[in-house]
Amino acid sequence: MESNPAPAQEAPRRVAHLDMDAFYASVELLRYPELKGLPVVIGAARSAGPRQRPDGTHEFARLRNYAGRGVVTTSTYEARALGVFSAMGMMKAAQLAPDAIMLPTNFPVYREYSRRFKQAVAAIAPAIEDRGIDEIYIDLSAHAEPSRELAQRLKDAVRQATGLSCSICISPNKLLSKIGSELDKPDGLTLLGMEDVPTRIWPLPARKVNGIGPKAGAHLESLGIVTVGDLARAAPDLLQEHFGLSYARWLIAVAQGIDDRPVRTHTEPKSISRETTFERDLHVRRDRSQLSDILQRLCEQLAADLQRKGYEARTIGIKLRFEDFRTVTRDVTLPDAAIDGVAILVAARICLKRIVLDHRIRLLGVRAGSLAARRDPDAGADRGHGVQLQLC
DNA sequence: TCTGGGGTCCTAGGACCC
DNA sequence: TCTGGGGTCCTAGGACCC
Repeated sequence: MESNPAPAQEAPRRVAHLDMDAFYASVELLRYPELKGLPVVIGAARSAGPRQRPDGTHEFARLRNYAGRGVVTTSTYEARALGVFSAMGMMKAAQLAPDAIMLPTNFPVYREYSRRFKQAVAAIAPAIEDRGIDEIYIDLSAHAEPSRELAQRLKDAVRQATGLSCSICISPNKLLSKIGSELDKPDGLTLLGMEDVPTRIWPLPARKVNGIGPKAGAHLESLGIVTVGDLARAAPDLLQEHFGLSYARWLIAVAQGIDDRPVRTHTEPKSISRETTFERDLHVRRDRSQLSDILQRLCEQLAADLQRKGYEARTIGIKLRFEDFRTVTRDVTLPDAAIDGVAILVAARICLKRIVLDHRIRLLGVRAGSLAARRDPDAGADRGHGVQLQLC
């Protein structure tokens, strides 16, 4: 296998990645400034928000009092210093930082701040790719302003609109900007060019590359490839042998900082889903009525999501996770698109019948795929981009 | 100390049609 | 009677990301 040819001689692009710093936690600090400087953990707590005392101050729950199956969604930098990071089980976090303040997630508020920061950026640079609630790519190729001034202006606008800091990197592509926005966090401003790849990217762990996850990272490490520089020096044949042709080609390009993906300003959703993990594992027969109720509720929620977003679904699927964490999915494609909760429930039951239920169940989910815009004219009022969503 | 919820993309096999 | 490819759709699982 040959290495990639030299990059095409086109006008260099300018792409920014903008990432809000510890987003959910920072929003909570705006609401509860008395928590500034303390370890705070935001988690999927099912109860236990702060209680207001008669004198107006708040009483916060401590992590040591947590019991449940939630994971850490975000933590403040003080909590991270104690070893508490995103996706860690809350019970484990409680071991590490029992005195940390615990707050439940409050997505409506985060979505509102998300809308505000994206709108502030859009007023300066409208070519935005949404990458979730707290980060975006921005295509700045059409702008004339020098990168440092432009980046600073974007950061100032975000702070003005939200009171929050963000980290931003401007580089020739999404790959480098995504890596670069982390290099100077929090409140970072990083500029990278292709000439910086050997000095600034090669020393980093390969895992820092968006798209090299836990599995590929461990596999690379087993081959003695730890840093991006190791990857750049690796034999193409070795990579192809272990990862297949297409992933190997991608790894080789990535190690050189090459990435041609465009900034996508408009995308249509491919699927919409709802799932829930139970507080305790449910028995298929003994907890039958409870399971049935949950399935019906998930189908109704999914139907409402479809209605609100203006889609109909021709594929309905279910997802089931057993007590041993084994996950199975089944889906069915319907002759006519499903639009209401009853149709979704009927399809979900067809899927469910095809699974052997011989263990307790910890999670149940329902998914709608093969989406198409709904034909009835009164549906789908808010389809499209979140920037237009109304406040709270 | 068992591991959330919402997504995207890729792979691979089988059905089915030409 | 046996043996083709190519293309598309459907399904299941898994890696990865926020």
